[in-house]
Amino acid sequence: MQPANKMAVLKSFIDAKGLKSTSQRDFIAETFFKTNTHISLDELLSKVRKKTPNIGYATVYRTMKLLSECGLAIARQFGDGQTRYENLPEDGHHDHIICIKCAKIAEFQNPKIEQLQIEAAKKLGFTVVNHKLELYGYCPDCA
Amino acid sequence: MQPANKMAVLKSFIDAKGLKSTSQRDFIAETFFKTNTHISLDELLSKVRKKTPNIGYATVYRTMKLLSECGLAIARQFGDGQTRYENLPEDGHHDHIICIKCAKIAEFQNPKIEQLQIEAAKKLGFTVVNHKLELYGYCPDCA
DNA sequence: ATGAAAATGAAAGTTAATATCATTTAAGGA
DNA sequence: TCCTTAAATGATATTAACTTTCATTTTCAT
Repeated sequence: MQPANKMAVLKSFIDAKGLKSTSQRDFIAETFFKTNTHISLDELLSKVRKKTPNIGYATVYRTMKLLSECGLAIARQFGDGQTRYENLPEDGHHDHIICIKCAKIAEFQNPKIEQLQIEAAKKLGFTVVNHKLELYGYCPDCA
Repeated sequence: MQPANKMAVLKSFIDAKGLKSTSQRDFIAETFFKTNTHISLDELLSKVRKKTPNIGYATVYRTMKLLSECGLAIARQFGDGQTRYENLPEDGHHDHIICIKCAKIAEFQNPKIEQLQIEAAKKLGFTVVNHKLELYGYCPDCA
């Protein structure tokens, strides 16, 4: 999904819930929608403060909570003690492979794996609505 | 792997590192090796304290850190703010499927998925040494 | 314009993880 | 067996990230 469309989705969500629009929140969301990394609150805060130095941590926190609630961000824990927020990719779902030496994160897509997941779940009587797949290993530089 | 074998692995690891054996650590490890849930430090502490009331949180913490280091425990974050430790199953690796309504966790194994993971990583130049796969959906009771 | 409700930013509170430190204990060597 | 020394323990303090509170400001429907 394009950043502009995400803003539209956010707007509808805000309207539907009877919330109010603010310039701070809009700017935080816009900034987040432009990232393609797994960003932490602190990182997003400093990005945002480059243009708007007086924005508070709590506002970024609350904005990301809101984006998570309406599905525009995904909160993830990769194992360091921080929550990182993933921006929905423009081209659909992807999984992660994380270097256990340098912490580099690469992404990949594999429809066949997803198909097998659905089948494995079906055998247990489950219906899959979402998943997380993380591979841990060595990147080309650290191998 | 059987609990007894795990104790043996731990013993060798301790010897190899020049550490010392203690009754507290042994008892914590034994207790952990008997669980088949994803246990938090607090939960493990209270289990341990039923028989040995004067064991400290820090000792449980340090023991689980040690077990994680030597591969006998796997630290996981399912999204609540707590680290949970997974005991290696006796019959090899498994993945999880979690009900998003009742939080029930089922486990499954699928070698084909694992094979595809290795191939996907290879394409990016990565070597896989471990992975986490979690499916989220509805269990038979909640569907 | 006005007033109710929501948002903001600063600061305080919470929670889980980690480090510190005085004391105890394990284990190899005299 | 008795030292010696290094590691382990348990209590406590510290840290780091997250979450809440509260006084003030802003939005928006009327």
